[in-house]
Amino acid sequence: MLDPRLVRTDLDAVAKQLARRGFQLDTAAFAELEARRKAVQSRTQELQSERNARSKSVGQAKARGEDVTPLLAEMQGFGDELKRNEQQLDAIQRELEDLLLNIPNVLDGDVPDGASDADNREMFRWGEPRCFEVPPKEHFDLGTALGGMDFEAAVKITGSRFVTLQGPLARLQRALTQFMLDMHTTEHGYVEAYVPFMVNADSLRGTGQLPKFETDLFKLVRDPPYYLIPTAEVPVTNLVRDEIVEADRLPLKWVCHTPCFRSEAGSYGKDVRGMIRQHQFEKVELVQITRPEDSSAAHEALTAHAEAILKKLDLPFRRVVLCAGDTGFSSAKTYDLEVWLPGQNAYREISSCSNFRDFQARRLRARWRNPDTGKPELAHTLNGSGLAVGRTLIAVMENYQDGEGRVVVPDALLPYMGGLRTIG
RNA sequence: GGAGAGGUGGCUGAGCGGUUUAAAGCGGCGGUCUUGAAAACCGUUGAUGGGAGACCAUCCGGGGGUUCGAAUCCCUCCCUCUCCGCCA
Repeated sequence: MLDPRLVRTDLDAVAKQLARRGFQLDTAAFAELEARRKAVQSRTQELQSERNARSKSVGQAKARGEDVTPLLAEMQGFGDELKRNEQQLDAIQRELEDLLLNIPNVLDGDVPDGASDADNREMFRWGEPRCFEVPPKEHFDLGTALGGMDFEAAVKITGSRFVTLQGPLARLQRALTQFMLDMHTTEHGYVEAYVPFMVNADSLRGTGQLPKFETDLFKLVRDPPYYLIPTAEVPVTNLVRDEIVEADRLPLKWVCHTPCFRSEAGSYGKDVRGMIRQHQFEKVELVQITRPEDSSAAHEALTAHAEAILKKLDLPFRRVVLCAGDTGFSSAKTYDLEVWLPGQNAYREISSCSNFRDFQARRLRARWRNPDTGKPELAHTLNGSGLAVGRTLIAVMENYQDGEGRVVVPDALLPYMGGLRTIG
């Protein structure tokens, strides 16, 4: 959520900022609603003040043993007007809140203009894509031929956009997970977290998935509803919801491995084959909570932590900065890491690292105590995939295929594979 | 699932219809003392919203109600703890 005070006082400038993303802020409607809020709020508070004063004098008169019936008679009908105003104010504030919750974050100044992913700007490439003597296969062809990667079984068990893994490929996915967790905890200073895979609506509102993106989520039939997490970002970032963190504890750095569940509504026909786009996938997530002045540096560091995994696995990748139109709702600036997939002959997203500034923190009421002022102030939140494990599995399979249908285990994963050097 | 006890400021915890505008302690901040620090002592210290400001309003788990007036009474939901039962 944006700072309501900022939106109020600098409406046109905010609208101009948001237009970069293609978001149309109805400034006239907002200004009108805000004017009504102000009028009704002043009137309501006036009435409340009067009620408090009169009630107090009733109490005092009673204490002196005086007859209070004339005082009470004077207040006939007073409560009705107050109640009307309070209800009106409540409705207006709800409307304002609804409006504010649906406004995306303002972008950092260095986010490039652009409308879609076609306008994202490549910053650099790392690693040389291998030359293959025979055309490299896609992971699903490799996996089904090797055995152990079975999409049909998943369709039978559940439906489309799921997969089953068995044997060495299942182990390879676990090895990748362990490797990532070990790197981030021992070399990058993250604390490992285990969290619920179902969350309540408040948590999703806090990180920005609700109210706008409910159709992307799996909702459980229950009252009140729970939702399957679309990313560990939700439960982990919500660790600081309604908290005031002491300054000396910052930055908070968590790494967390969870399954992620996404309905993929609206992605019909996209990446229908293979493991690229599934309803359920494994991800290792990095989350940081920082002081406001530290978040830009933390964003660079966190992205480098995700890149370190790709480098250790010797997987070619590139970093792109998302353009204005492609940056997510809650994010002020996002880097995507795209890994080279020889089978697709393309770079594909494997990590997304975002700085949310105080946008999530305001929704979460996630604060820290600033020692300079002694006051609680909004913290900054960041997160990034470190990495999407399912897609890393794909990348390893495609980049490490030997041309004869086998997959060589990357050196970095050997300690996790129980001596297995080749799959197939 | 059964029985009981509770949810109050950063934390502990008192208050159970009207001098509570939420006591007290801890912690934090400032000061005295000290070469420095600790201890001791003195002072100070909740959050959110509105207002240029003096100030005003709201907040005692969430929502609703009773009342001139609710942290306090009523309804409802959520959560925590203790005992019993069941269970990976």
